[in-house]
Amino acid sequence: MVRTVDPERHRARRLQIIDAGLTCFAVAGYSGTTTAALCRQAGIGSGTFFHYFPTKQHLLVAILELGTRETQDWFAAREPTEDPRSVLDTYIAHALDDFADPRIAGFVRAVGAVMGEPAVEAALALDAHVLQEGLEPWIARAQELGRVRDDLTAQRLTTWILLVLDGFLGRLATDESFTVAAERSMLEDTMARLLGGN
Amino acid sequence: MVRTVDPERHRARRLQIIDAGLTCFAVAGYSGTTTAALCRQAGIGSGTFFHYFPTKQHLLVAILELGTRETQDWFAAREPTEDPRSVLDTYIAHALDDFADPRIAGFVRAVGAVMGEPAVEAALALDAHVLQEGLEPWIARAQELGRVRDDLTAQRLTTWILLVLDGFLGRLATDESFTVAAERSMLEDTMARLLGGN
Amino acid sequence: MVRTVDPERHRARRLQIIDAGLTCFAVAGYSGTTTAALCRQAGIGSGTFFHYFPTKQHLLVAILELGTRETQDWFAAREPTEDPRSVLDTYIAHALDDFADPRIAGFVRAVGAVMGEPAVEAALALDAHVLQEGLEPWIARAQELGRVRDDLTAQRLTTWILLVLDGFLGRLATDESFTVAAERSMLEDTMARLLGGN
Amino acid sequence: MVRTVDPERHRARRLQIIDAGLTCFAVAGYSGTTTAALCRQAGIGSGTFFHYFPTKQHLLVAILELGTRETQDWFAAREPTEDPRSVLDTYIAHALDDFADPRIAGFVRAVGAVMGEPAVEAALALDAHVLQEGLEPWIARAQELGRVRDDLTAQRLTTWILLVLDGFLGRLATDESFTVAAERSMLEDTMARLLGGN
DNA sequence: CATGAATGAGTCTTCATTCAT
DNA sequence: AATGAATGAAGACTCATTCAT
Repeated sequence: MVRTVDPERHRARRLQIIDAGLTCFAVAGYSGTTTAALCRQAGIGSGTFFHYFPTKQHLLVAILELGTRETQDWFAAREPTEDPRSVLDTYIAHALDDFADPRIAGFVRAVGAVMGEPAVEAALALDAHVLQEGLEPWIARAQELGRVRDDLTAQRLTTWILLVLDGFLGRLATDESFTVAAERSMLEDTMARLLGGN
Repeated sequence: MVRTVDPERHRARRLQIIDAGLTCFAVAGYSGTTTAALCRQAGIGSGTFFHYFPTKQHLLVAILELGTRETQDWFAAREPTEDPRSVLDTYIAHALDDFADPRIAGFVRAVGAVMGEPAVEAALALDAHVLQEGLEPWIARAQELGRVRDDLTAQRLTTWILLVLDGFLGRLATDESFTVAAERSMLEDTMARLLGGN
Repeated sequence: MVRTVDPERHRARRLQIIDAGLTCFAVAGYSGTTTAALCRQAGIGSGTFFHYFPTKQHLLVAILELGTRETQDWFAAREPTEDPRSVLDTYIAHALDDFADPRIAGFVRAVGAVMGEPAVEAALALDAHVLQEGLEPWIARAQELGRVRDDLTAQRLTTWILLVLDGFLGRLATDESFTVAAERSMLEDTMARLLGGN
Repeated sequence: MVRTVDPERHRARRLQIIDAGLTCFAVAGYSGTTTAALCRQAGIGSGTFFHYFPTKQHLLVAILELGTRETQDWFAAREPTEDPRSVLDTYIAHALDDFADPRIAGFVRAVGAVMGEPAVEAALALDAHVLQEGLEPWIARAQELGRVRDDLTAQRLTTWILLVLDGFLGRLATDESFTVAAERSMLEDTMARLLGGN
């Protein structure tokens, strides 16, 4: 007569822990985040945590996977008819919106510290893959339409777009005086230069 | 009046530990590096370590400071008569040489995990400052000579150069298939686009 | 809504550790007592200790506080109608009973070694205060009744009573051949002389 | 052609270290005193220390032995013709003078922490013995002359004199408001009461 | 399902002592 | 004799994880 799970409740609890994890990892780094702090932030007992995630590392991976799924969903929602250049612009705007969450930068740094772990590495590789796979076709389309330079493969150009975006995120994380609002147009200009004629 | 301290020996030992630190931090991250591992790598006893660095964190900071000094020395060695654009190119080549040390990427990630610590933060801020201050005057000179676009302040343009360089380093750290050799020319091209006419 | 904390169990465990602390500190002194030895004596794991006391020093302080509370309770239990001289005698008998615990002497020595620490100093100061405040009113009453000399203030006389008591305890701690049984009557006589007519 | 020792210089150096030891032990306790601190205080190198004392503990013992010798010398200097009661008074005055050295109290506490060590225990036993043996004959003389009560053996009475003196010292060490100047006469009075007629 | 007390392996760091110079 | 760099054993404390309730 044991009521095993109310799946709704379970998912909510899980998201609540994931959110606490994002906050804690961002603030204190991976190993700086104790499971105790995690539970305090999530408002649960220490035992409950391990009902949901067998390991602290599993929580980190779950956070990454959530992000990956969101990226996946975002690209899945694109219509084939959309203008490729505008998809790129929209994606950048979307990414900048994410960057606005003050926890993102800290979380990215936190992940860096555990990048060596196979499970984390795999999750990151998948995330990078999804991103690359999501963006690349649109770049290729744009090249076909002559809207973007074609002296590089679409793959390599995508890599460089993401490279600049990552540099932007890194700067954001490091430099207080560097803000999304102030630098958004410079990012757009730099992207244009990067994509511009060969 | 026995002179027991051999400053030469002391400095050598110190560098030996710093080198071990760079290796260990790069491979295992900051908190993944135990002082025991550090001592093993440096070939010293566990107590000796603390003769040279009062804390594991102090070692990390010392490594950063060494890098900062090298940057400082590099810019101090520039002649006022040098061509500003060529100084920039040379600096990028110099930075790429540093990036070629396979430990750099891992070390950068390791630092990320401890960025919150005041001492580390200060060392990083100083390093960023030295770099910015070293590069900016040459960018300004280049602007005066009309060799570089002048729709941005020299400071902001320098920031963006470093942003791209950091993105490059980050990619290097993350993506196995992304190599200095293969991407050097693309970096030069991107820099040229970034600096190019307004 | 499972009630997992059993406060009774918690208190018992705590007392069990306090008792182990008294034993270990008495035998081996403060710094001679390792937390490992403490846990062994208390029959708990090394981590459990730190569930109850954040620091070895906190355990020491807790022991002192327990003693202070006992003193407090003892004086709180006196009836206002009691004969002041007999209260004094009873207190001395009570103190001698405590001194009979063979661990007390060793513990007192152990405390001496850490007296410099602020937290310990504070606990000792409080203990001394409670003792002085507990005893002094009875001395004052006795003076009023002419049962005790009144050429000193009650406070100063109380101090000297405690001084002799401390000397007695110290001797007990130092001199094997000095026993409570053999010297009890001499203590009573000395106290009588100290309190006797001006 | 090696000049092995200038005995004078050696003794001076030794005393210099002993004095540093007294200071350090008093301030920081035994285990709180590092050999490094000892050497700093004495103004010598860390190696030099171990030229003079094979062990930190040996230094402590040496300090105790120095005190014992002084006591010995003091009693050896008494003339057989002196008035026994006055010898006692003079000794108390002498002891109070020693107590005036602010380091004494701290040092006494420091010794308490290592009392368990055989070598220390032996030195303390010897010190107590010398004191007892020095004082007891004079008490016995005074008893013979009817100047002091004789319902106790001279030995036991001596013990109690020292007990009160130790209590006095302990109070001095603990209670800021308790000073030699203010309490000297009360000590004399208490001693008189202790020694007074049976 | 939820809890938090219990665990113990593992960490950084201290410090008395040795020894080459 | 004097020095101080080097040593490594030992200690206090942390924290992810388990499990009885």
